[in-house]
Amino acid sequence: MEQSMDYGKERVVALVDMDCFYVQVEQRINPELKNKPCVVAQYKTWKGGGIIAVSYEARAHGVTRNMWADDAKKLCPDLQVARVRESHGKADLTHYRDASVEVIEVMSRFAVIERASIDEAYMDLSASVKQRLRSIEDVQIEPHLLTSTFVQGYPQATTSQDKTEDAMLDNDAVRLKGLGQWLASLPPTTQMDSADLQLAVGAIIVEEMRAAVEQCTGFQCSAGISHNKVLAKLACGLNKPNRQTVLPLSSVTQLFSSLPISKIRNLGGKLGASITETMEVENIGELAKFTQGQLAQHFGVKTGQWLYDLCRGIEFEPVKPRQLPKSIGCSKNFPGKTSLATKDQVQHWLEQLALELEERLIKDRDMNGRVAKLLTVGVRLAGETKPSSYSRCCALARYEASKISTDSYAIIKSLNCAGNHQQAWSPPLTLLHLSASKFSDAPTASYGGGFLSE
DNA sequence: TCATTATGCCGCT
DNA sequence: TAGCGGCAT
Ligand SMILES: Nc1ncnc2c1ncn2[C@H]1C[C@H](O)[C@@H](COP(=O)(O)OP(=O)(O)OP(=O)(O)O)O1
Ligand SMILES: [Mg+2]
Ligand SMILES: [Mg+2]
Repeated sequence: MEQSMDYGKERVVALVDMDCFYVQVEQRINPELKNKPCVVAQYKTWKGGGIIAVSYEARAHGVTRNMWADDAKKLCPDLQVARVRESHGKADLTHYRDASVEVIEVMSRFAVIERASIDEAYMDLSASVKQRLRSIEDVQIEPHLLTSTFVQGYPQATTSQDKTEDAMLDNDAVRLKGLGQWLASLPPTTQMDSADLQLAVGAIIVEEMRAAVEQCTGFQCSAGISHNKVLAKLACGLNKPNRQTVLPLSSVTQLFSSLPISKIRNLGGKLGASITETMEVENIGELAKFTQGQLAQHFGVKTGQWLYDLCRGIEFEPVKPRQLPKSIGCSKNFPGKTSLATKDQVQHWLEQLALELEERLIKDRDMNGRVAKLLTVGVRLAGETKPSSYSRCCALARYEASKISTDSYAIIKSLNCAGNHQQAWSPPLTLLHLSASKFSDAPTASYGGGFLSE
């Protein structure tokens, strides 16, 4: 019964993440790129462009994101390089945003989803699982329903001889052995409150969802299925690409005993580093030896409680029912010698950004029936290292590029220290960023210009 | 020549 | 609320 559901196992949560997403988008556009070492790079003139997505074939040669394409070619001479489209003098991510919408629309047929990034979404499958369990007639769940599923922690290798024997089998044979072991350990499907049984049914639903995504879009993906968002995200990465991983809570202790803190979502930065330094621990599981009070003392009550639960595999962040982005933005860097040092240059690039923003806002209004009310302008000044050194906002009343750009110029004008009569802009700008947010429902098409009455 | 780019969400004050 | 900073893809 629900009231006896084990603590931390109340929900079934999945995270689906597309495999080398921008590469797959380019490969669908140009099928000659399929099954080859391939990257997506933006821009060309500087060292062949910066790589932002890498096929698994290219990864095998050591090619990574953030590498310059010219450098990647040295590691992999046969590397295929697809280019991000350029519009208004800047990178244009439209193809990938559109592909993302295709994927999310398929996933939304199966569950309420949270768009977590351009290529991944969380879903809370708890209700669907319970419904599905009621309709299952077989007493046991058959492995053929879970053909791309790994179960973390299985097969349970107890002796070093077990491990040696598993190493003799091919990858899929080990997967199947583990899956079979785990399924055999589950109670009959009438035992609907079993947390692991619920994970198994969640995994069936996700198998079906991923098959539908591939059939409808041609794109492959991976997934994690567990009891919360952090575990689902972690599980998703364990058997990429084109596979999904169930992470039962009972497998967390062993997994966490050697899992670097930085592998946990939100702990990949300064907080994670400070945990390692202050508590003198490397792995997330080691945090279980501290009391809530100790963790709260060092990291604050909220973060302390989050860590206390998390190192035991427990987390409660809800899956938010949200398919659409909450902001629409565009930005461009002007590094080194290309920094913007005249008023005309600043105006020109604000116009280019405003043109892209206008196009995307109009499409968003037409597709989603909403309008943004706030315009934020951000800049970085030459010499600054932070991503944005200054930001100001103003009302966004009209979807009109010329107004967006002049308003943007007006609210950053005061940053220019050069004389009023000069053409110069100083200090030079190395980043411009425009973003629209605070969405409301769009006015309907009926006449809305009446005064005090409609 | 120095150049990791273009995004997007959330918490703190 | 505005603006900043952190963390992420
Ligand atoms: N730092 C970045 N800068 C720009 N674009 C990025 C960055 N990180 C990721 N992207 C884009 C390109 C990716 O194809 C897409 C999804 O990111 P991500 O899921 O982390 O990797 P991926 O989908 O390319 O490979 P994987 O199979 O490992 O998931 O988002
Ligand atoms: Mg991905
Ligand atoms: Mg991703």
